[in-house]
Amino acid sequence: MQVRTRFAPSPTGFMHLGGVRTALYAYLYAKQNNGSFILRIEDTDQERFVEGATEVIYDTLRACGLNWDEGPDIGGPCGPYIQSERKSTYLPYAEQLVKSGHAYYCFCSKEEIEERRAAVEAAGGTWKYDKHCLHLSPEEIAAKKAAGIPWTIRMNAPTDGETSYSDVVFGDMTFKNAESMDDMVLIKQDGMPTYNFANVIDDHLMGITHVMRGMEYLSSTPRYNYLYTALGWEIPTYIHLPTVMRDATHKLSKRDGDAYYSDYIDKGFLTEALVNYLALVGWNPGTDREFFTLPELVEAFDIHRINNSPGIFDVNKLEWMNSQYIAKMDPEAYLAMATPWFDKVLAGKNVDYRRLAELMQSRTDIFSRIPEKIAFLAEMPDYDPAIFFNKKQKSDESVAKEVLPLLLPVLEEISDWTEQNIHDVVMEKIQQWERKTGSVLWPMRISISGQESTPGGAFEIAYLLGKSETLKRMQASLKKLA
RNA sequence: GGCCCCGUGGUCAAGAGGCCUAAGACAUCGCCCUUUCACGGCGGUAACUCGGGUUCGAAUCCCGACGGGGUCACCA
Repeated sequence: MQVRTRFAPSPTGFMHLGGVRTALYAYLYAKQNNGSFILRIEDTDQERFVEGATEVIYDTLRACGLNWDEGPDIGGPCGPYIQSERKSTYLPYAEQLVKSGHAYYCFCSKEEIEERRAAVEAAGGTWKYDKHCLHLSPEEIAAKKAAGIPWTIRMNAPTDGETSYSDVVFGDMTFKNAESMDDMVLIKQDGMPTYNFANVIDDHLMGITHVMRGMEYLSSTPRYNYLYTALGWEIPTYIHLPTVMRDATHKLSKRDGDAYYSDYIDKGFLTEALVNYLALVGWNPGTDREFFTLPELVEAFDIHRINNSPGIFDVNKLEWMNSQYIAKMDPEAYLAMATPWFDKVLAGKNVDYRRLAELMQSRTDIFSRIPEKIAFLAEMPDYDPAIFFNKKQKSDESVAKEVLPLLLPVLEEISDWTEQNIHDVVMEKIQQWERKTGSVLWPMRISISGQESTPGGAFEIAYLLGKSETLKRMQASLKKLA
């Protein structure tokens, strides 16, 4: 059997990480079975249309490498792949269900339903559509339609019996029909199908064999099965995925700025790291291996190893993984990606970006943290002289007061301001002075950086700063000590 | 509230009745390397939600409690 999976997002304008993971898994499963991965846009809610939203979906999926074999922009044998463009395909199936008694026309207005619902709830009951229009005669239906009364088509849900199905990750599921099904609307007043209906029709028409979606659909699956069966169609294999959480009690949310793919890319996470990490929330290869490229994931992925308990998206670990990916980047690629971040604080400062990049690559976890780490290169921070003290390096303020005046003329002498020269000259002097390396280098670095930790040692920082700035800062620090 | 799902360290997780004195990774702590930091190396702290069963034996099976999540739309 040819495996066909799909990713069917609704165009809201953003790609939720949970969605990216669902798409990832659907893609991986299709690819490892030489099957097809289909993209379908579910935009049956016309009120929610967002300009440019489908482009966000395309861009995100492509950036992640999740290329689809059939979709709105590239077509395919089952098109169109945008539900609003398929509007006319749904009604005939709904009518077929009406004929077979699995559905019926409903002329109740929203207000009427609301009234009855309120009455039932006031009496302490639980509301469910009361099949008010179920027994309308063909003549009554025709008359109401002719009178222009808006209508919907509702599913005639069974009121007894149970429905069972087997889910790949959650196992055998059984629901009592009376409890889990209701006469949901199939065709809305505006003529559009509801999500539930369109989903079933399209999944069948597009030959989807494996349905991957969030576990929130676990309890509504019986309705889908009822529809499949009523239409005489084969029910697909279900693979419900555990929720991706922010913490134990919250999902990733828009409000906290941690839900969307773009939130992370904007912060300077690498797509490869994000995809790699995301694959591991809810699935693991059964070995200790954690690093995978997309093709490697295709190889290693196994739907039977998908977890059934919700997983917390640990940004901490993502940052670590991101730093690992950054460390392994091609230096040129790193320089290119880091440059805009360097520019944020160093634009026009004439700093050797290439050298800076070498120094920063192993110290970058996410790109957005670069500016704060190199801001001192742009401007000398106002620091507390107490940081001249370092027990292990045998340094303190008085040591600095001795060392800095010694260093100044030595540095002044250096005409060719290269890192190597600065290193050689200073190290030679340290030997002559018979001082401990740290007791000279610690004060030197502090005096020109104003902070205890810097991306690079005294020589690297001095080089990056340039001769005149280095000397200027050192003199200012000396003054500060006096 | 009804129904459904889930429950191994702070987090991701291995684990499918004896191999568990419970892996590994992130985080955290300490040590080493080192002109700081980072990288890297080594080591430490830290978990089977609780209560009943079943069994010679349970993290693994059953029941219950508790906790968390989901779902009950002409939204998807």
